[in-house]
Amino acid sequence: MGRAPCCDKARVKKGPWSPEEDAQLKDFMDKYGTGGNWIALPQKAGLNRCGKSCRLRWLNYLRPNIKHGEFSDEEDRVICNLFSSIGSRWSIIASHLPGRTDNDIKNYWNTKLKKKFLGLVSCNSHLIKQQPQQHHHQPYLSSSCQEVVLPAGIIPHNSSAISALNFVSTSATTAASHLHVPYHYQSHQMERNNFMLNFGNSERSCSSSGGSCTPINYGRRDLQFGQYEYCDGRGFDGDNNILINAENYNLYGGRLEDDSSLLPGGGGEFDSEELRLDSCLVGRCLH
DNA sequence: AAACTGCTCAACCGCTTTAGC
DNA sequence: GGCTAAAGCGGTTGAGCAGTT
Repeated sequence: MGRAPCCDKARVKKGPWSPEEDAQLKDFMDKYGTGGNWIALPQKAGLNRCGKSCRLRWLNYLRPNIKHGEFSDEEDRVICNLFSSIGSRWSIIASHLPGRTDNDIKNYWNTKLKKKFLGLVSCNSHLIKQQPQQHHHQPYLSSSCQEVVLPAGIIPHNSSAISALNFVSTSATTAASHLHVPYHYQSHQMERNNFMLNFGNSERSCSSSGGSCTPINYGRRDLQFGQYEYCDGRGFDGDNNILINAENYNLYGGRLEDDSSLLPGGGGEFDSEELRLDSCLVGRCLH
């Protein structure tokens, strides 16, 4: 037995909304709101439409403060940041962009933004293969690498994000002052997706509530974490790895599971502490 | 001018989640 | 805890438009 339809589809109007229908719905919503029931709304409002259709029309087009038109660079950056960290959770992404709807963002990503950033990756791909051998205690910075930066310096953590982005590049290295990336989640995802990570010159910075800034140096532990554990000893030499350099972003909370030795001071939880990474490398083995 | 192609985006479909009982 | 209906959500579709041949 199939699912009961939400309305009598044969009797309700489908397709584009007319200005009269828009006015009718808007007028009703202004006066009464949804009344907690979208299914019953069309009848009350005198609309020959499915309740779901009314809801969609209201949310995506008629409700107040909807922003239409071009997306700004800042909005682009936010979308890429979030997509690379949470994937196609459009409603969540939309919640970070006031006035934008999930539908808008989804369409924008699928038609424009994805191509834009994938194009950048392909343009910069030659840079990726030119990373010189470097001493592993140092951050892997180079002038050429400056152009190959994951949006906001965060790590794709699901397959859809990775396949779609495949390391999108942007010149925005200073963005992402407040990323919320659970530490333990990163490490697990990297293992699953064969990512590498190296933190260099990390330090703990002021928490959002204020307080002193205590530097932390991860030293060799970074190497275990990034290179040897997850990349089979290949190193960041450009042979098989994409290197991505991100600067000045913050991680909040989380903890490293299963290997507390990686933590400065022997382990434990970061909880609400804010970690500031002065430089960070993220890469992916291509084999 | 007509046919074709590619792009955009509003709207739909159907699955999942949530809320109420 | 189980059931049901509604709401939420993300993938997909297709009409309309612009640009190209």
